Amino acid sequence: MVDQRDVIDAFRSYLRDHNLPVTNQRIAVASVVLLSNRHQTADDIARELRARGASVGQATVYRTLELLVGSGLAVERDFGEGYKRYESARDEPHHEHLLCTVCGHVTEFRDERLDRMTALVAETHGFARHRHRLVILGVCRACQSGTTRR
Amino acid sequence: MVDQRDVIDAFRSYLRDHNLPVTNQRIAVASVVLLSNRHQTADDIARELRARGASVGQATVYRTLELLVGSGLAVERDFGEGYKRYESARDEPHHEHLLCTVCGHVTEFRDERLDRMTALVAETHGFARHRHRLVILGVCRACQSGTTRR
DNA sequence: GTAATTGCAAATTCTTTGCACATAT
DNA sequence: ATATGTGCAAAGAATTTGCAATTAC
Repeated sequence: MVDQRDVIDAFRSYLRDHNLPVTNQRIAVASVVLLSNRHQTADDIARELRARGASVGQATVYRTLELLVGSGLAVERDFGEGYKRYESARDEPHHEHLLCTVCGHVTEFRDERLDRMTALVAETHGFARHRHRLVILGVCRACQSGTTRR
Repeated sequence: MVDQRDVIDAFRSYLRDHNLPVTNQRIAVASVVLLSNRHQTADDIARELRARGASVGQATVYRTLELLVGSGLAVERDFGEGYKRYESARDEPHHEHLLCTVCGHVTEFRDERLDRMTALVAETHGFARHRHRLVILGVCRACQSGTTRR
């Protein structure tokens, strides 16, 4: 699915390079976030860890997520749902998201025109652009056909 | 600036049509939101009302914002800042936003290509598109030149 | 007059933080 | 050994809600 334990090792290296202890909790959280292609909430992650029998306190989940984002191995997303989601960075370039308003499923897509377009618009308005965010809200195929997942 | 009291009257009509009392608080909140072209937070609105000597409880501010959004006269925005913003709908069509990450200033722009592009992408992924949201994050002209406003 | 609103304070939801105990190096 | 992490519970921030007092119609 994803390039196996490599990402976890990358996190281990990151921790060592920053003189931060490699704890079981950190590796457990990293595994859930980095070895998945889903866009999970802090709660999703805590629940998944509990299901795996490796419960981690939610404070630790949040603190580890901060490290993962800081390392560049994970990315934080805010789709305006009232909470944040986290996804593995997977060396992938910037991409946009389709969010199903029924089941919460997220699909990704990439469109280079957006990069150019937003850069141009920003310039027109005198803005120094950092980045942009596009979310398309709708109903996914599964939910349209009644086969709601999740 | 905006088409004067008309919008407020429209809100009065909305309230009457729904058998909802036209209270001073509701009109006060509506005035702050509808007669401005800014993207204000609930707190901005409460503060502005206090400054005008017409303090309104924050619960009432939130409850009135819900009515304003429900009436279609105001629009709710979530730029991922951790709180929501509200702007007057002003009969304007869908538009996108540039958000200054330094001062929080918001500028609007419209680009029809986005409508087509997002519709096409959604279709490609089997999504029934409702709407989309694009935010360009950067630093506005004023903040770049050190003339930070707000 | 009566039903609906208002404002306060308490409750909620997501996230962060303080601190005694536990753990990695 | 010792600095750092962990978990719990309390604290925060934005928003919502219950309820007695108040107001619109």
